[in-house]
Amino acid sequence: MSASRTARERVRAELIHEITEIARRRLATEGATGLSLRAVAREMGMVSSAIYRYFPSRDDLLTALIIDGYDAVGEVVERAYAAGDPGDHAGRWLAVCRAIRAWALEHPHEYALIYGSPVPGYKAPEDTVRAAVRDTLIFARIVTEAHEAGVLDPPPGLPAAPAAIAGDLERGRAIVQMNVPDDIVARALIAWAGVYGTVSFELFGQFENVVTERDAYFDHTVATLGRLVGFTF
Amino acid sequence: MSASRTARERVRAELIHEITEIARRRLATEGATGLSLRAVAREMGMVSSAIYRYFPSRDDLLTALIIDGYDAVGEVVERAYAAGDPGDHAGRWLAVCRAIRAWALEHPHEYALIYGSPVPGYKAPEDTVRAAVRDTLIFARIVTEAHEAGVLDPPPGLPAAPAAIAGDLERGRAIVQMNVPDDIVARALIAWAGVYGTVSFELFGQFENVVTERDAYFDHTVATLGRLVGFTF
DNA sequence: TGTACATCAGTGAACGCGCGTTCACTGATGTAC
DNA sequence: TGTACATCAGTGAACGCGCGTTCACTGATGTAC
Repeated sequence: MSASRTARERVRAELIHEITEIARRRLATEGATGLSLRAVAREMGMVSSAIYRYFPSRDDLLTALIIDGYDAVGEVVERAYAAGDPGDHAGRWLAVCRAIRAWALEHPHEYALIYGSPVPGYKAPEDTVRAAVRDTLIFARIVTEAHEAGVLDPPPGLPAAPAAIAGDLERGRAIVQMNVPDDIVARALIAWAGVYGTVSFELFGQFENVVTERDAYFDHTVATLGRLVGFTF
Repeated sequence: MSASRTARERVRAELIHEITEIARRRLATEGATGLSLRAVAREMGMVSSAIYRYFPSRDDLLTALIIDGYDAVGEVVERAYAAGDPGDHAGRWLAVCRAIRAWALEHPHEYALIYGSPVPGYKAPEDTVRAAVRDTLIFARIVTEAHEAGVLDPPPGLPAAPAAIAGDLERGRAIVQMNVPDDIVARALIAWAGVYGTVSFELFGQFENVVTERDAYFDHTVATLGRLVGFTF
């Protein structure tokens, strides 16, 4: 009977969910390298070998966590986008950046897992790369919409994108459907890396003894980088 | 006799150096979390407990590596600065950024150790913070010299630094002796984080399937961020 | 509806491994008279 | 210069720990006739 089959499958899905949930929580205290199947099993009240019914290896559990992490960022970003005023492109840019930072501050280890140094010995499969694009799509959409509305107005005197990276820009444009000129694609990429770089610096301790007014500083960074792309605040 | 005392001390210093050297090499293959005193001892041809004559614990060895890492970046940056034309401030800015990236690409795990996600369970002592300022000092000097030469010419229409971060900027200015206006201090900070953010993105895999012309892309990023500060290329 | 069989979840023991750290010890090197 | 003592470097065994993964197994749940 298919109803009963889904009954078992439902339990299975729930347990998988519970395992990743516990693993995520342990991540927060132990970090990615300290994540152990045995510890997760213990917390589940299972014997360690039982975990292997759900994840064939530790790396597969890590992969699940990474994909979940990207999805969580993607969701947060999509929500921030959706909550914004469609006409206020700069406002959306700011809101999305703030959303990323807020999520990162709430989930530092998950953030570190996906944007920090790679876990030694772990090789990320292709699935994780695909999941990584969700937030970037929103970034691209905001820029594209602002461009199409004709309100992008970057300051004069910024360097033009060099010919060498034209191919990269073209490919990037295709992946995230960003229908704006080369210079803007390049600067969006620069701003994007700058935003994540700033979040990482804050999270990984580089602002210790340097920046204390973190909210204000972050907003200022986002505004400045946003100007590069052409948003006006 | 003091000569013989220094003889023993010299051997000691050499061994400490050899230990950190081996540890650094193991870092490159195992990552920071995989660094083990026993493995280092094995490679030294020593029994594992002998290491404790030189480093009281694993964390102390890590600390030594972190300080060495910051020093290595500092040295590379100082060299790039010294090699530049004193009148060509933008050129020095570019050279210094390139030097950081080159070092990072050559020593990815050491870079990750100091600029990546924190090592779980390891608490960085104050010494490491002090060592971290060396490269920043050079950044500050380049900006200050350009400002004093009167050649900083940032594009118009960039946001002014908000009042909230004035205190941070003042303190930062004092630490790195950066005698330039608030707006420029703030933008130097933003550019600085952007440069490291870009290097981290490249190293930690975020540019996979996105940016392939990495040299050209990096130069373009550095030029664009440099324009924020007021360098002209 | 009832029975025979197949699938699946979870158990418990085991393999083989590496780790950080402590401790009592042996020799060698350095110091003081 | 020679001897008695103190300091130091390195040894080897041990403690107690946790890890990933495999495997033969017991029951329970689901499927087919």
